[in-house]
Amino acid sequence: MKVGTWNINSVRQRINLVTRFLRAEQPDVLCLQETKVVDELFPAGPLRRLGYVHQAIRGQKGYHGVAIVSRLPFRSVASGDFCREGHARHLCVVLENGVELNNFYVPAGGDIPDPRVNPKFAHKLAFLSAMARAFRNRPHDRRAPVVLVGDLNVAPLENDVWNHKQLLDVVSHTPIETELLAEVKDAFAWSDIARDEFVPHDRKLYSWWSYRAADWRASDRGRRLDHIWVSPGLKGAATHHAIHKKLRGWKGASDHVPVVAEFALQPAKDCRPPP
DNA sequence: ATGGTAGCACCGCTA
Repeated sequence: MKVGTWNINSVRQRINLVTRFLRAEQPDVLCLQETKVVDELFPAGPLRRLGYVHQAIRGQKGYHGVAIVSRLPFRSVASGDFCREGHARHLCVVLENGVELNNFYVPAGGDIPDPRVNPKFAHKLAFLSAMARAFRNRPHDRRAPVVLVGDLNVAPLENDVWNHKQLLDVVSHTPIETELLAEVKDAFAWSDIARDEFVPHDRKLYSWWSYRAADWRASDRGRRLDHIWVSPGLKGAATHHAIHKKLRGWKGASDHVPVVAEFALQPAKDCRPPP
């Protein structure tokens, strides 16, 4: 099973990039964030024609919005109550193969990293706390195959940003955020497959490069904001992981690039007994 | 120290 996650920064503006990516990469499932479109105007057709006929969408006007498009049928679709502002920032599907897939768009948090003066930062911290609480309180079958992906808007490790010291007081890499994200991770014993399974911690790794750089490639001031986590039941199941940096160079690119993982699943474990 | 870009909505907000 191959899963992708991509903050697309308007799915209507970039539908041709999405289809180009799907044609080339052929994931079974793609999770999108920042779709920026109400459900009635979601570009379902071009995705359906590529075989992504199963679509869970949760959009809102102008901002935020998440979607999961899939070649595998869904057993169920739900969205959690993590966002006190009522934004469209989470979707959860259970796939036909029994894998539960959570797609998150964590609030960016504004510019000032102080919850007392910046309500957007306070909201981001509240959202992450709600994630930690939800997964901590969830009864867990440790063998259950659960995946969490999305734009978590936090670059947790030193080499997830271009300059650790310089970014310690920049929203996305402050200690209060990285510690909270670590709590979310501990709450379900998640494995961050990029760092825990594929790429050594001393290597720089980014999934986002600002639009505001004159030359994003030359300055290379990136951050790793987009993540794929797996529950203990899927630890070691990933056979491939990639961050598609090349797509940042496509004409009209999103500021985020897709992150992809491939899993070898044990069919027996994931099969639902016949009704 | 500052300002740089992008999308959507609508003349500012969010990222």
